[in-house]
Amino acid sequence: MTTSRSTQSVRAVTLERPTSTAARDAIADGLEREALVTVFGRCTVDYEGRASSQLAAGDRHVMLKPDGAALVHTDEGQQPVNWQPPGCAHDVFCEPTRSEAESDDFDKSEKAKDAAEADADGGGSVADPNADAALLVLESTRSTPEERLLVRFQDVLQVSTFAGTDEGELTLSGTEADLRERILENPDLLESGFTPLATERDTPAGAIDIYGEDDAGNTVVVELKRRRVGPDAVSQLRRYVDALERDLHADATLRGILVAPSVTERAQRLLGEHGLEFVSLEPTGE
Amino acid sequence: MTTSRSTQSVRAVTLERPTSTAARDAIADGLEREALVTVFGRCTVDYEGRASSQLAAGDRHVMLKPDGAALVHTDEGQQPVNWQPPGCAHDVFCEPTRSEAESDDFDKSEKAKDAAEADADGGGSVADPNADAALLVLESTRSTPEERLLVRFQDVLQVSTFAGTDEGELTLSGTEADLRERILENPDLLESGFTPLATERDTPAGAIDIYGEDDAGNTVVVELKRRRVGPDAVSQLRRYVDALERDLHADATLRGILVAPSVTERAQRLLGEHGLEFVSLEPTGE
DNA sequence: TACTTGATCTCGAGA
DNA sequence: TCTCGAGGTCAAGTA
Repeated sequence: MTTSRSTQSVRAVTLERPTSTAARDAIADGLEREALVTVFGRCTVDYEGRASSQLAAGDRHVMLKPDGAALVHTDEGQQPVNWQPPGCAHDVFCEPTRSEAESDDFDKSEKAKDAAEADADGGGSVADPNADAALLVLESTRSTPEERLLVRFQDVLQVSTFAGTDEGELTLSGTEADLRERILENPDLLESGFTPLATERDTPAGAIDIYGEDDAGNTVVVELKRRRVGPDAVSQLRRYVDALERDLHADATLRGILVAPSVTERAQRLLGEHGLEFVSLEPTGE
Repeated sequence: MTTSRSTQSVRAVTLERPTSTAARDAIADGLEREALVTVFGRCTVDYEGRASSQLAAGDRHVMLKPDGAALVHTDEGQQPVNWQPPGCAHDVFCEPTRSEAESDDFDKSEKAKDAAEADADGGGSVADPNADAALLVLESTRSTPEERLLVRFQDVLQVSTFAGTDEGELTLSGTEADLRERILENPDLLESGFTPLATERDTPAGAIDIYGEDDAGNTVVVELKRRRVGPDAVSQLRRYVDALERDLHADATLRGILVAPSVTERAQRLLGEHGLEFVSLEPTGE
């Protein structure tokens, strides 16, 4: 096993196949320094909170971020198999293996954690004599809502800590906001004679993307979507048109226009049934 | 720089502060072996596809999965700042630095990639003589839709490849499916005398979660949500009730019931306006 | 493939 | 803090 630990200016520290206690110390150090911590190894994962889940043992990549986020990734999928949102408190400790004590639930882990912390208080960073008989455990918790993620490693292949900086800003185009700007700059794209009067106009059912009137003076409710739309977008538009009709309790004709690159067939039919219209437009022009 | 590369049975390979070409070779090897590959370093990220984005230089953690997924994580947030879904083709190559050739866009990178591949074809794994003047570049692309992610590293702190196995299955409870089962097993939870007749009953507006009748013989449309609901859920329920009314074109009373742990005030009002009902239920009992 | 909807959705803006 | 809607949403089930 080799490391490149030397000074605080080291931006990346890596341990390969560390003992549980060495892993624990390196991770604790990384969390302390507000570094990004990664652990790869065979582990089980338990979650309890908004829902609850259990995951049997397998090789996974765990990332602990300094903002409190935790991510558990398998070798498949874009989404983590388990996670915890930013704002959590990360904790790391060692607990006895099952051969010594069955620890299959949260309560047992709580006891083990208390013991580990008591030990750490007393013994400093002295290596645990039972190092090889200890499991590395990562825990991320938060309140509101009360949630807890527990990752128990049977085997740790690698621990890394990364101290980085990132001031880079992301610029994104092709969003619904771009579609809105495009129409506001050239209202004729929607329909000749259209006049936007407000964006985000509030109704009892929510905010209308663009509120305006056509060249005949009819009120127009416009709902924008950056991509092909289904029935949900039609419902949304209908809800706003409905609310505005009640709100204005006027007899003036009220038009609802859905603006998107395209519509599904079912959505098209729903639009017709409710007297709503569709205009094909993409978020960005060529 | 140290590594623990030795045999194919090594499950994790790590390079610290590698040269661009060493990083390229290790990553190419990892991709070839269908390992999970991670790279940490200072990089810029460009995306073009369903939308388009640019991200200025910063320290980030990049993960390439053997299923084709790519993730770029900063030190903040649960979500990756950039990504690519499973099914993409990953590629790695070196391109000249800007001091030699301005390479600020996709076209230039394409040329550099072609050159790099031509070089690889001819020279095998021989180290590039301009290793220090080369940037490591990761590229993930797919079609339908055409999308491309390009990560250019100015500096690579660590490259790792992980060969793991994961047959562990996730069991999750507290979902909408659990709420449905709970009601089907004990329909009185919804209301005394309720009889479920079908789940996922199709209408022209979509599928109804639970379709049934009350003890008076009225048709009941039930929409389930695992958590507190807003106006969107009310719209959804209304859409189904509406569609069923048209579908059955009957005069029989049709009831719509939204089942969720709780409801927002605005949604509550909308329910009332449309003659819909609410029943408070959680996905799991105590 | 495309469609439809759930999700421990996440995230940001606004009240 | 809660509400509300967008998202390069993702992922699963279905036709």
